[in-house]
Amino acid sequence: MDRKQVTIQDVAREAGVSTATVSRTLSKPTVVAKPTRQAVLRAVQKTGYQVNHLARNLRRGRTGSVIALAPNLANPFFSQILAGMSEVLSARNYGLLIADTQMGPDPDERLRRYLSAGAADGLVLFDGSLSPAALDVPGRPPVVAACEWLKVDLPSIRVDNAMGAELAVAHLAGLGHSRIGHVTGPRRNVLARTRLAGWRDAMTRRGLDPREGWVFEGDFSMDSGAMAARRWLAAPDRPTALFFASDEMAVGFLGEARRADIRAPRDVSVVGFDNIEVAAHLDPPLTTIRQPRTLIGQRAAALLMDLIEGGDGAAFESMVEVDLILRDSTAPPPPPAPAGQAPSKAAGAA
Amino acid sequence: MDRKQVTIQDVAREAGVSTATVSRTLSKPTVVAKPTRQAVLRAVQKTGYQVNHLARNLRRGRTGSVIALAPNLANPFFSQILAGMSEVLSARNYGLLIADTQMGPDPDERLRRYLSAGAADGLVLFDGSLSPAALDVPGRPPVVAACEWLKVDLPSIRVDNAMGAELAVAHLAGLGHSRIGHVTGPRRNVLARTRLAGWRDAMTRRGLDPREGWVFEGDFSMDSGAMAARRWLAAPDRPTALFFASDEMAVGFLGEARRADIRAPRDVSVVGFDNIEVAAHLDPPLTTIRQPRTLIGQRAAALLMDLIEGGDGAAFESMVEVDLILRDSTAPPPPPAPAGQAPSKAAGAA
DNA sequence: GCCGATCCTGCAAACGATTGCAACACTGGT
DNA sequence: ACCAGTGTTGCAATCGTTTGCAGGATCGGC
Repeated sequence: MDRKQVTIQDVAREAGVSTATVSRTLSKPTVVAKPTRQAVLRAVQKTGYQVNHLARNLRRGRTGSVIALAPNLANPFFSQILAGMSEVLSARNYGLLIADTQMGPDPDERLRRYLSAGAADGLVLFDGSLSPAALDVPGRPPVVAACEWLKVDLPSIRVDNAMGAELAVAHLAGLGHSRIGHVTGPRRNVLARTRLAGWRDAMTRRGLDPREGWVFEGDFSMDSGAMAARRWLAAPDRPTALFFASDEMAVGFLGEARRADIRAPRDVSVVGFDNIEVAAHLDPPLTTIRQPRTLIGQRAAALLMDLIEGGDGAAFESMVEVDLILRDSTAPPPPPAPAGQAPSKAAGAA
Repeated sequence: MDRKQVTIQDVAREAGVSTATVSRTLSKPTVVAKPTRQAVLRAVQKTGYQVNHLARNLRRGRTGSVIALAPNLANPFFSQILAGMSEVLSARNYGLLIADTQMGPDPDERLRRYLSAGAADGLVLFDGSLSPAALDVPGRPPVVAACEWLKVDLPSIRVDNAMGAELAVAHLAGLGHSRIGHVTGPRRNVLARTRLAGWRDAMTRRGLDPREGWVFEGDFSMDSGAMAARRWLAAPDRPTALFFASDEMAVGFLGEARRADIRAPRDVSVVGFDNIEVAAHLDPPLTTIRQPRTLIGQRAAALLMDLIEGGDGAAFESMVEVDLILRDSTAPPPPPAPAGQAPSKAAGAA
């Protein structure tokens, strides 16, 4: 009925104590005597009191929430990370605000706003394209970077992209492939760059040729994977195996390749990156590098919590490992075709 | 350098005016005289003042953010919806908090906490399993329901699930199928129920038999789709076409079916629901019912904004349409096999 | 019966902004 | 010269909670 808010005053009056006591009963119950405490709790029950977070936060000088800044919320890649964050945050009674950097006109300006007082107690950055300069705000809250980032040294969570590339190449080379190509992410993206560099290193380390003609540029999307398929098909001495910087691209590739009657692993071996859910349900199930996305979210959140609560940032930089999930999209390379001819449908009976 | 916050007082002192004037300059610039305004702005520049949102919000009695409550954040289905919400919210300078209902021990208790004063200015509910009773909080902020919901009548955004089922069945029936099965979502889920009911209606409307043996229970996940495939394979007079309550399940089905050398649309026609990104890149590309997820998010956010800002809830209930995306996973039914035998590999030349 | 220690509680000052009200200074019309 | 009206500014209360400080009660040891 009462449209009006029930305040701590009402509870105090009801219980016959001061507001201070009510407040203490609620936040540190041990310091108040048992009978008083019970009286207060009864009054709380009776009045249906709920603390007003705004007032509490103003007084405490914290907002009780952190912001996750992602370049594109629609990308399902983030949803699992956010779930991981949410898990550790809500266990600590923190809220999770999410924001998309690429939306307004000026991403840096937005960042600066989020950094300003009272917006949040901390930030996690997933967008590697923000300018480090925007972080220069006098009293800014702690920030952790959760993407490879070149210049700035912030507390960070990194995933071992180089090792991912190494694992993929090692697997393919172990199968007997020597012409191993790479389909990259967007050129500007740091993740993409690290994976590309990782591929190059892994190749040269084995005495294999990281030929320029074997890298196909993509942008992580399925569509770009399909495009890569068309370019791969047209390539003169096409690789017998491909390492993709994202599962999405591998999916796009497989779908498109199939239309040209190219099958994995019969005609080409493919390794993805991420282990998105659909990877296991494809035909063939996709061999891929798994990034523990939930873990990334958890780690990032935990690190931020630590920083917020005055931690010295002991785990200033933390690297999360990746691993190879073996499925059926890879196999030894097909025997070399007679001439420059692509293997055609006529392969079965003769 | 200054670790301390710059407050409105500092600006007032610097500009030689009162705090009231500074506040007004910032929030309604028109009421303050031009020279004063400029002096204040200069002072703001000089001091690097940023409003403290906590204080502002306390005074204004709003938090400036809304909560989206989803049953499972890791589900990429929500990411696009959230992106849609974020878009309209940030245009209005509102923040978006996300929370997972299924995490703590008591979802209803959590809901009640979010409803309490100062947590947020409004909520969007995506979880149909919350108990309506939990909404009974005296001064609770506006809530919009973004999932079918039986009992409660809240302002809501609904998607036309019945029509989705109708479209799917119409399409399959039009192709000549009469044994059309359905793979459901979780039994408790209202979306799932509506789609099931829609399938039944659409079948009977056409004089087709909505046979109980043709409905396979799933839970929206790919795994459950794969399970459905196994059950479908074992069924005595299996349907020649299947309508899935989610694309994920269709994907799982297709992947598993393929292992038994069953292909769509040659051996079975399948229609999904959602139009997730991968649907277009499958082999075959999946015919499906598209739900405009971004639009759902936008609508929900817009409606909530309206409610928050004292709107009368003119668009109290809004229904978003779905449509059929025609791709290649459907075709006329195969000619009936000689005896109860399933069609085998030997189908090509004879 | 006195003294310090311990425990509990209340007073009142923050936290930093917004805003109703009133004061003041003009303007222009009569 | 007066008055109503308009435009601009400052005073001070207010939002609801937390918390430093100090005072009163109680206790145990001597």
